[in-house]
Amino acid sequence: MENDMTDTGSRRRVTIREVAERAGVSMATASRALSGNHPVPAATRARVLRAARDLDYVANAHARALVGGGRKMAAVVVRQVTSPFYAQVAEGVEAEAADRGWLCVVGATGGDPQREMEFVQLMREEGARLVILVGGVVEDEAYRSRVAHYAQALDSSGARLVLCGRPAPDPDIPALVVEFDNEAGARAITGHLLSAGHRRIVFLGALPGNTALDARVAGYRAALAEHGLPPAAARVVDCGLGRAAGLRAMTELLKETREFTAVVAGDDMVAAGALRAIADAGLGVPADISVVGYNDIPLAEDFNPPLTTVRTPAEELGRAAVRIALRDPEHAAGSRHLLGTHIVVRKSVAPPPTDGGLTPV
Amino acid sequence: MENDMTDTGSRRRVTIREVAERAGVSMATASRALSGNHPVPAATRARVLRAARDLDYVANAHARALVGGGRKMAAVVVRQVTSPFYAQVAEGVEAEAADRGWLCVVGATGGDPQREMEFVQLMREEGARLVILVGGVVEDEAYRSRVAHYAQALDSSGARLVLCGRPAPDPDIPALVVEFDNEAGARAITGHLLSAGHRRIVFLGALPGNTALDARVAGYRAALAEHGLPPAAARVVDCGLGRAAGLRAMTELLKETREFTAVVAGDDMVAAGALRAIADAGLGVPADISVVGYNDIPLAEDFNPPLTTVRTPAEELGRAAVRIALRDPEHAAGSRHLLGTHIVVRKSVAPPPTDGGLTPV
DNA sequence: CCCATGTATGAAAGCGCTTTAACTTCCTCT
DNA sequence: AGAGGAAGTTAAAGCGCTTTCATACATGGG
Repeated sequence: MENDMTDTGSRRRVTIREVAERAGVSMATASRALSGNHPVPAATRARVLRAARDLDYVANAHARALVGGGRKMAAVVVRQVTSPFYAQVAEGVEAEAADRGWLCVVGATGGDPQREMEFVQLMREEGARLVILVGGVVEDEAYRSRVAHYAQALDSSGARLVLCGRPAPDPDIPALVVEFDNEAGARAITGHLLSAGHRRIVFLGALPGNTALDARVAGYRAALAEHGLPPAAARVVDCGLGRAAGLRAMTELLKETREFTAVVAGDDMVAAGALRAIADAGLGVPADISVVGYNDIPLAEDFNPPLTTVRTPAEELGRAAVRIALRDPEHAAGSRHLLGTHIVVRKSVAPPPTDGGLTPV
Repeated sequence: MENDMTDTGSRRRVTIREVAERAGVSMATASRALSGNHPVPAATRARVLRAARDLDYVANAHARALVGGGRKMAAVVVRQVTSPFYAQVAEGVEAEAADRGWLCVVGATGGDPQREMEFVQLMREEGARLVILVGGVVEDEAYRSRVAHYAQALDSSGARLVLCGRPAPDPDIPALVVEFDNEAGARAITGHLLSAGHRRIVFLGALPGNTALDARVAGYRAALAEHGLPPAAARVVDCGLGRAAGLRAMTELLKETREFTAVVAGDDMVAAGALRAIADAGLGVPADISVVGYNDIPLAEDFNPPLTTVRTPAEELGRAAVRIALRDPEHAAGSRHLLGTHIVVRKSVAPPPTDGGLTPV
């Protein structure tokens, strides 16, 4: 090589023109050999590839995207990356994207619509072809107009919009919805508790307006009804999600009443908080109170006791979002896909205490 | 607007030329008003901004990057996004990047060097200016040459390389190392056990060659020595990381011997597995065996019992990586930064059983 | 033997943007 | 009053690449 002992820190990138020159061909031929967009005789191709390797040529993705009018890039937007559930979804998206040679960027909003909008805007600038918004929301007017805006904006940039676990405000909107069947999942896990003999079951961690949670609450109520309980038997605590919320709400609930023998948590993190609150109150799980969660995060089996919960294959959700959106683009837009879930039985459920409960009515 | 009722799905993006025309200025002026790279009178600026808004103009990041010769983008590469520790680091990087208006892309390698190389290559093409490789490795010849290659390649693309929790094979290599002081952390947590009276402590989850784990093992041995124990008192189980590994190794260890009263786990996930194995063996923590972890993942306090562990502020590690690399680029390259850690005391440590241990010698 | 066909290659246009260099006003200073 | 600037603006160059269009040369059927 000619620059053996010369300045190594040369900042200028090698361009395709230099590769072409070294290979003794035109830029056009070099481009074709390198990108494979057009057949090139094996001998020529080899010469070009050789030159590229010698020069440590690195294609400029921007130039490519600029002329190519886009690029293979997907974006996944979550509340926070450190939430186990979101992390799994993101991993699924990343994996499925990587499988097709796509780049995947993840954005964290911290639940702030402002940052969500900024990120979507950024993705438009970056030319992402797939934007996946993950996580339940409260479906208010602001949300509806936000999503309508995204859908229109992304569509006009030629990008596809996927909503995971959140609703499309309008069936005409060109967004694909992929989510778990929350109602069925909650119905099943509540049924599990009912089958064990529980009759006083509280739902901890509702978030009125949040469609995902609302569906779970609906499933919970449906299960109660199926087992012949009156609507009044339902007890729903609107404390929202997260370990801290579960801890606080459960602590308060226990102070207020003990007329229940089981709790259905809005998700596993709420269950984690509830478990701690119950232990702090000197009660045992499942001896005194049975607890079930939702999502089956990786550490759910390390809770105390191991948590019976609903497994929502989060990584599969991420993969499905990409797969469906890319499979049949035209047909997919505007459709809704429901993914199934199933119960994972561990140690946090037992029949209610035989003495009739903590504080018999 | 003129295209009120017309075809909405127009795929062509609005360009700066159209904005300029509508605002009645040249492209140059429009560009300056939009990007703010050059002062423009307020009145003109307002006119351009107005036009851009009316047209729903979205800048093309590729064109920008192409002419600008790069872009504000950082990449963070981890083994898997779903590991709580890596997720936190990634979140830190994302947050710090977002604070400066940088884009952050995350890549998952699954621990495969091949994929790591592909990803680094991809980042070169994408023009990332900062590549952060996270996570301990075994420092073999392959690793050394890989990193040397990255460093050289990225440097020649004008990008900075940061190694988090893994070594720079050669002090001359233009890579910045940012990591926790593993030795000190392990020494402290082992000291905690020793102070509680334990003398037979096993280290579970070593991974010979992995520099991060090796440092922890070294810290563990150092603590033992400090308390006057002979080198032979050390017992290190090389089972690697992860919950499954911890579960399996602990199960086997318990079958083989019970001549220990405490275990230092390689990380919290190993601790999780160990906890389960001990419970499965009918033993109590901390009554029979004390257990400590490493990293203080968010759910460590929900373990059974809540885990005493070493807090390694993972998000701060991510933030620090970005901050240091960007703060003083020239000076930073080639330097090494150690972040401090501290013990978080919970419920998984007690004095050793007074009956002299499980199986007194 | 010549034209249609196919294959290999190259010159040049142009993707959307930023920036340089040049030009025009309009002041201000001497 | 005219030189010297400052301020505002623009035309045009060019970032690195892909692709169209054109060209050049073989090949083979009529």
